[in-house]
Amino acid sequence: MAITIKDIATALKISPSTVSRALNDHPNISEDTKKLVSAKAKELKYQTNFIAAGLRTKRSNSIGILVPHITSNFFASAIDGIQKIVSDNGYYTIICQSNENYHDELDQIKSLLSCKVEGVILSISSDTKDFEHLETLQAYDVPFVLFDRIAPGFDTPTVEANDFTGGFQAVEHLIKRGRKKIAHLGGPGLLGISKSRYEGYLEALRTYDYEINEDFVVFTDPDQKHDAIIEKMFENPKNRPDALFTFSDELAVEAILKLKKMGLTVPREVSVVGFGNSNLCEIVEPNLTSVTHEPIEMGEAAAELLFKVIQKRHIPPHQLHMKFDSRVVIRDSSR
Amino acid sequence: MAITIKDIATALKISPSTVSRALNDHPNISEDTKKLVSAKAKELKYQTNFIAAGLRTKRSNSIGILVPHITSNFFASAIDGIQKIVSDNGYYTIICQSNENYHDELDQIKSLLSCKVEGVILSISSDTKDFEHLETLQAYDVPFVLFDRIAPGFDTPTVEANDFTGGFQAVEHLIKRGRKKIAHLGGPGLLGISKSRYEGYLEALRTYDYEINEDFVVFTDPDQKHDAIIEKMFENPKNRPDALFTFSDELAVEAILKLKKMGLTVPREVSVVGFGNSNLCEIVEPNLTSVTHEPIEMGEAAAELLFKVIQKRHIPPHQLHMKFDSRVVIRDSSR
DNA sequence: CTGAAAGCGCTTACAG
DNA sequence: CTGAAAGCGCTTACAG
Repeated sequence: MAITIKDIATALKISPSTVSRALNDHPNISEDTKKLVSAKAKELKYQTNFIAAGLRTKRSNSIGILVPHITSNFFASAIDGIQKIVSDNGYYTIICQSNENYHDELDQIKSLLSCKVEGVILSISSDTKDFEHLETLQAYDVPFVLFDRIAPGFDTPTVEANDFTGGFQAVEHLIKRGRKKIAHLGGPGLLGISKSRYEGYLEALRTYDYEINEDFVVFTDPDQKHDAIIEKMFENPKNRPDALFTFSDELAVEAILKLKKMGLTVPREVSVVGFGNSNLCEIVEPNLTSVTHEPIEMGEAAAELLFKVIQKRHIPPHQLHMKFDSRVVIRDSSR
Repeated sequence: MAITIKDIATALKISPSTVSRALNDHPNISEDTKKLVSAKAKELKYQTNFIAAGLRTKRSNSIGILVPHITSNFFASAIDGIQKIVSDNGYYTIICQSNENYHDELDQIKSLLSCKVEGVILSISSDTKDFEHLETLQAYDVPFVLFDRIAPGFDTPTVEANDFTGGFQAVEHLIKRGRKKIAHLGGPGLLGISKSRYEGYLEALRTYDYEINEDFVVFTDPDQKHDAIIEKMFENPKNRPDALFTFSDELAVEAILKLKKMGLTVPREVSVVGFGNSNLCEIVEPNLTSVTHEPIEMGEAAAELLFKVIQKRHIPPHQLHMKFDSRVVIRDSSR
């Protein structure tokens, strides 16, 4: 049987109220009893029962994290950043995955509600078309921060990369290297981040008076085999792109491997720029030029914003919707 | 304010007891009231308060996962496997990281105890020298399963890779390819898995009557820069290894990149074999030969074992300590 | 088949 | 500075 406050109280012949207050460092308790209580607590290896305390105070000390999957460089590092802030605040996290699946996302939100988390940091799945579940969160008064993959139109903090300028910079870089026919391998079509990166691509082409070629743009699904798409994009020597900007580093790596199999040299025949600046960049050959995407900093920012909402602290309007600017890290794949 | 059982009860003019029983599908409750109750629950968007239920039943429906870090292919995938089984059982997980740090590991164990998790799956940090915290878990009657990185001598289930035979097979493969001077870049010295893989290496050398050369073995720390170690190992042309077996794929990739920088060709001058068979293997060039390490299957097995202990089901002795056999996936780095 | 009552382990307003 | 009492939202043995 676990030790409770009552056990300490009877051992010390004082009331449970006093024990509770001493343990919580209440100002009205004398230093002497505080010392006595904490000594006895240590002796008996007492561990606060968060469940009971949470029920009483209606504060669970937990926050939920809901991401598409934790087996991805970006989200794993983001969780790392979030957890740092969360544990600094004396909270713990419940981490859920949607597996890029809308129904799982709904289920996980329900489960987080049942766990009475005090807030949620969430990144929507690539399969999510409607946002009723977010209204549910609002209906239950559970604060949440939208992270990286945003749902539009909610009066809640958001933390995202500046995907538009990221896409713009990537393509501008390729243009400045003299590339003429720049293709884009996009992300899941439903995601706002896919659209923004694509629009950055378009805007760069327009800015530099490049012709826009529909054949040079394909959106992809996460579980799809991309080899065929890449092959199709580059198979025709007469109308072959000489550069490719991809939605992610993972896609860029797939593209590089496939292009090499097709006998095309990177970057001489085709330059490639990814997005994410992940650890893959320095492993693939040639090393991948990529747009930065700062998961740890973004995760920390999201957690800090969430705690501000939980603690009902004022958030200056300019901090409510954070956009992390990116830059292009130039490596061999576009040199 | 969140909806409670009481709200449903008053709305339906029945007692909270009946509502609770109906919601939990108690056999004594008539089908009619069950239907009424669940309809009203849906209407009011009732969500069970797990915290309250847990306090009453002394079952939190949660299990803790404690790993060195989630930003690693292996552990992220392992968590994936664990979570699948956990949610199939109607439980949720609290995931903690020790950051390869003993003190964090202690803190996290305490926090899991306070969260009243019903069980823990844990992989010890490379910094952990004593196992008092595991005795604490036992003292509190919290079942736990040791995962991948085992602490010896506990009467509790373990799930690990067969690191010894994995190391043996890797080196045997190199020997059969005709390699004569096989080096080993080991993992953190305190970890049993480092020792086992190293012992597999030694045993293969012995089996094939190879001379054992102390200069060819170095153990590494996770946060160390390995370039200098690799350089030192391979700088002397007169006594240069012609093959390298590494503790992990990450180390193997670092080695390949460094060897290439040193002007050595892989595999012609130096063959390399990693451990983990991770996604890096098909990205690095040449593609990396590696020993399989099945995180998802191992995670699932660990979770299944844990639930057997929680439910006090009998575990046949041969299932108590699971070792996952591995095989060598041969790729270009050792061809 | 249903209800009243007790209790899980805390915290805290109230009283002294 | 300390204690008795109530209550957070459930579940369940007991009674009918």
